[in-house]
Amino acid sequence: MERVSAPGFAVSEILAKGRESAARLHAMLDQQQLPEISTMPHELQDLVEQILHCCDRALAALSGSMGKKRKPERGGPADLPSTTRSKRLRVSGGERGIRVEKKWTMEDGFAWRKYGQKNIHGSKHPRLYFRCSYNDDNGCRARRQVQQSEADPSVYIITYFDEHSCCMGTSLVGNDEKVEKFVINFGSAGIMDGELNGSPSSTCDDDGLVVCEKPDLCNSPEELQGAMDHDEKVEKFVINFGSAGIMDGELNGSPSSTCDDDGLVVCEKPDLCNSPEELQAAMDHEAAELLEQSTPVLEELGMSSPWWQPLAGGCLEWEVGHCENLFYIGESIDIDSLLQ
DNA sequence: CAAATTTGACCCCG
DNA sequence: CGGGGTCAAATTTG
Repeated sequence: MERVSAPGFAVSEILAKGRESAARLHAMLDQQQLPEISTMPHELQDLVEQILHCCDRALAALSGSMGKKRKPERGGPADLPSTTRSKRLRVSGGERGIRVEKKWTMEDGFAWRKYGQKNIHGSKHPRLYFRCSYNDDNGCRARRQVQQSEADPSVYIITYFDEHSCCMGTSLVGNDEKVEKFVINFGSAGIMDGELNGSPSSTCDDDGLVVCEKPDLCNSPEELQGAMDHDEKVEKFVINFGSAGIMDGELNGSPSSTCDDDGLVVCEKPDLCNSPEELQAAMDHEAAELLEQSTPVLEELGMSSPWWQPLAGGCLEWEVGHCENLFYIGESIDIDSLLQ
């Protein structure tokens, strides 16, 4: 990883703040928390989407220009002439992706490059094909397909294939739709390099999750508050419920929430794998529980976040802010340390 | 002018 | 053979 220049850092901070505010507004609109403007929620939603999109793009562009540069040409020496296209790679029919439904937006914080569009038999809306923008640089094989829902055109059905190897975000995809592990972490948004908010480190853990740790904020609410007050670098936290992809056989035991060596709160959910409905119900319950437990402490700290609620939807969607597995919240906290 | 998107063609697979 | 995924030239965008 390359270091970020000070001006770049400052700009990214400002952008991240703007984005964060937009995400909050977005969430409030989603939950109709602003009744006085509910007469034109769609226009407002669109505006917020645009703001978020602009921030995403700016951040992606910034992080790209600071650490990476796109290659203009694809393929290189290995690029095949058109006569040898028969050797082109093709997705095997059995490949499975993770399906996520998002309302109003197909944005997920990652930088995607569209490479195709296809009208699908029996579907009103075309299917859009995207690959990671860093495919060229890092050989990142992450892809996604986006299609508007037939039933509700405001819903985008996004199917993810392959994991990001570019470390530009958290792992959302795996080879199985089951989700057995959630990680709550402190760190920068997945769309940014770890260094962008002064995070001491940015690493990929065993599950391929990008972990931007803030272990020094896990010790106590006072310490956390102090850091928030005095460390201007800490302007954004993310609670990340990224799917870790199915791992080998550790699907027993009860749900637990622990702080690991890195100060991450790891909540394992081995018993939520039976069905999307079951998962959703359990996630809702978990969210409500966490919210209930943390609200008094949050209020005490002046950090209450009333928009922090789970949404109904697909098995992976538990949205607060913008991305389906990235929860953009102004002031996230370590639940365990607060409850101590 | 470089990067991103569009879109028709190509190719694989069921 | 047709549907769907990908390629890559052409076009658009910034």
